[in-house]
Amino acid sequence: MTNLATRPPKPVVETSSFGGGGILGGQTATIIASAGTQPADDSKMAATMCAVSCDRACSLCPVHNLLCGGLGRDGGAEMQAVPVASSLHTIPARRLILHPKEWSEYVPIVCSGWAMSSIALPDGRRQIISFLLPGDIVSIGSLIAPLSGHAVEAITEVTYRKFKRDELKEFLFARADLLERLFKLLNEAKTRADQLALDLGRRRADERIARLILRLSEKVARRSTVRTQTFDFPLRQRHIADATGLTPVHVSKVLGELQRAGMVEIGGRTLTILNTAELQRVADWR
Amino acid sequence: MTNLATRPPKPVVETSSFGGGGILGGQTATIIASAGTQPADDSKMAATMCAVSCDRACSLCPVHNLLCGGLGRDGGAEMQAVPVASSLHTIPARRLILHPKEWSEYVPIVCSGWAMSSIALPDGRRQIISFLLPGDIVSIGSLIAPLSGHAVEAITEVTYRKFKRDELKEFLFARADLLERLFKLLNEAKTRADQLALDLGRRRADERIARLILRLSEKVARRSTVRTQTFDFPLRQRHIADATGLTPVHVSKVLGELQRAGMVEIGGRTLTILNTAELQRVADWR
DNA sequence: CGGGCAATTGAAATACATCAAGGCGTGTGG
DNA sequence: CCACACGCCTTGATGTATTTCAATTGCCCG
Repeated sequence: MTNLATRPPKPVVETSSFGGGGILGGQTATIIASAGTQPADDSKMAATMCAVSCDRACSLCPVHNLLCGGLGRDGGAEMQAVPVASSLHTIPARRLILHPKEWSEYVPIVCSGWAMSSIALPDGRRQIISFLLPGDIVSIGSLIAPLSGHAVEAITEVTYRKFKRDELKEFLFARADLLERLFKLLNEAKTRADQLALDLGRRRADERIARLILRLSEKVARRSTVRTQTFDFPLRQRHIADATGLTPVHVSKVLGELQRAGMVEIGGRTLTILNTAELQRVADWR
Repeated sequence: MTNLATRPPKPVVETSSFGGGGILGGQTATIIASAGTQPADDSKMAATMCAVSCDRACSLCPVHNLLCGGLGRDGGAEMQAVPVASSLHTIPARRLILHPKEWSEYVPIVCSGWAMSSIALPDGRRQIISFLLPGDIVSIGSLIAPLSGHAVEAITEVTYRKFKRDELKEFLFARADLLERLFKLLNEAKTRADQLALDLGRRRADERIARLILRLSEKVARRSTVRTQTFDFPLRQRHIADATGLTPVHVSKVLGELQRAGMVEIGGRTLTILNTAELQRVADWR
């Protein structure tokens, strides 16, 4: 039987600016965002690891497409620096990136690590709306409405970049094509939310869990150049439960079945899809 | 025991242009949309009843705010005609307004009646994402992405106005303030979808049903000048089931309890909230 | 070494689904 | 105009998926 009980790697916290006050303070480096000249120039950057994976992710990052590679991108790697100030932050696992009640004037974008966006009820029940991976904007709508009651929490250690809402907004609203892309992004988020509602309302536990695994698998694959059946999987079963509307106990049982049936294997902090076809069948995929 | 078994009024179909081909054909009146000069000038209009309720709804219609009352609205009733051609359609209950596979070049807006927007699985299971009342845009995102797999179906007889996507889009993208309002609308839709996910994933049947009733009550109230505890309620229990992720049978049982407990009464095609406080308590409201 | 979180497992409880039968209102066709 | 079929709602009996409760283990961390 595989072991699900290993914890994520110990986060090596370097700087954390949240919790010490919402306003841009503490040891954070304020820089001008510029698109990396494609992967592979790891060193040179002042920041640590996070910057590296941020760079890697940049080429797939929606913000990269939206901001960095926005206009003059026909020829190839020609990119523009974005005239929007941003600051880089690092936060340990399990800490809040965005408080549900906080009226932040910043729009955070994940650079490395996993985070989640959820809505909670006063009595503790909660629903995870989406998992955030490098390149994901924390609530696209937060550009307009400062907050929608979502709590955004780090799952692993997370580095993220905070853009000032007003500046970013001004920049975006000045360019019609970027604006349309932004609109499209928001619309995709809405579509995913609708699909989530369908899953939660009309699918059984095994379907929901299998679908979550497949969705995450695709999401991870989209950000890496190589397509592999094994990928980083830092979620606790509690996260799966909150994402699928189930109980941790039940998640454990269903996940156990999936593993015993030889479809997936979860070990340490990775997940391997062993039998894609079967898993897709269970998931009623597409 | 109250009677739930009465049917909605027999629809008097006048013109229906869907089903006879997606392209603007049949007996439809193409006109230029202009805002009514506030309620109470019922006659004069060439069209039938539908136009009347459309006029009434106009002052609350998001499109009205978005398009008609868009720019010069400070003084009061001063409004502009919208330079976007549209055509008025009437469709009987239970018919599709938008096919999930259809790549329509029109954006429909409900003028009178109730409709619903849902996603369906091949095996018949389906989830209603939202109910559409007069003034509602059928999928705001449809301005950008032609379709998101939603089926839009008339619940009662419905009249709606079809705007040509390209023209409407061009008009909207030319005005930054309208665009922002549109953005806000889409964001609100996303927020509602998230809330729906929370409800479906984390609330029990009675909560879900009570919440649906309260939400609909507010939605109806928002479009009428007088606030009353009794309102038009053309939904079959099957709709409630598909909106709450339950079975019609179970909806019947829970609804029966709510009625026996004296919280609501459903008779004919109306719903009355008898005990708001209790209903809100069951619904875990706000 | 002790405490706490995560996962597993089994037994019992419960919320909801499924199945089946009956009533009622409405539309339809003879 | 009646008979009948059909859709909708109700109700009870039964089945099942999922939750709740509880006990146990392993692991990480202080």
